[in-house]
Amino acid sequence: MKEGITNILKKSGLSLTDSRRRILQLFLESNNALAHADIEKLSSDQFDRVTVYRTLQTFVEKGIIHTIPSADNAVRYALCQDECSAGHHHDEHVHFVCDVCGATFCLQHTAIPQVQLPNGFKLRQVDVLASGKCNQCA
Amino acid sequence: MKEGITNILKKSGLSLTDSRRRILQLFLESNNALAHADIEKLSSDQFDRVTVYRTLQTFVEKGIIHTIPSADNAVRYALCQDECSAGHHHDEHVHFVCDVCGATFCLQHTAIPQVQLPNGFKLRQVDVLASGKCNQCA
DNA sequence: AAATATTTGCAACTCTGTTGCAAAATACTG
DNA sequence: CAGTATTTTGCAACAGAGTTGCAAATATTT
Repeated sequence: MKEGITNILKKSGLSLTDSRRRILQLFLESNNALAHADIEKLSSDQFDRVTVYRTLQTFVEKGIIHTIPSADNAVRYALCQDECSAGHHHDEHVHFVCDVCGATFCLQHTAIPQVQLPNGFKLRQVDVLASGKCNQCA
Repeated sequence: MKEGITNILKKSGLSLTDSRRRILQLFLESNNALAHADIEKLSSDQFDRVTVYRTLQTFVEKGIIHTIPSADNAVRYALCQDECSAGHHHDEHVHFVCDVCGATFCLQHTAIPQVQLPNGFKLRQVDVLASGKCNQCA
């Protein structure tokens, strides 16, 4: 796992720092999306708020993680798939938010449905945000 | 139009106040979604920030407007369709955000596609968030 | 190992949204 | 339509999220 972390950071041309290693590790260990607050808690306030913000920003820019649109206006982040690269995200999978526990999952194997737009509109991206109860809470 | 505004407020059991009339009017006049900041600007800071927040909250509770999930973490509001009522929203249409001008539209006549969830997940709601260029900006 | 470049932590700030409370506006009652 | 009860507003103060500038610390390069 340690190798994986270092590899990912190097591949993106990022220098290896404690905070980047730790925060990336948290994403690799977690099977659902993380919000800024989760990361601060999980790293036991080991890093400054600002550092966490900047690290997340950097990861998004480099295509390591992506933000998940949400109905409750809380930004969550999740690991990108392999096809993502700096400045080029390809995360058109379905996101699922559990109403009970709040956990957010990327449903990789759920197809994004076709969307038909009115005349004159040009489609770039479709995000699907499903909510309900997850398999733990149902 | 004045009648319409009064009617909507009365139908929802709300008392008729200047701010509610004005803010509801802004929604009726606008053909796209409005964020809190838009409303403050459009009403030329006629009302206190707090009043705008509370009015929007009230409108959402009463089923007059609904919030639109967004990728950029800015809450936007739009008028609900007739089928909505207090505590019971039915706004499962496609929302479209223009990358250029930021305008957000409710695409009423675009069907919400089916989403297939993994075993054990229970679906309650599906939001579809499309982005690209609107007919003005394309 | 020294020099250079990058990243971190701190302080201070902005922006968004919330809460308690007194004053003002609205609705209700006779 | 005047008087009372209820609701809503505006203010002040606060809490939280996110950003920026800058000096100190850490990582990378040679």
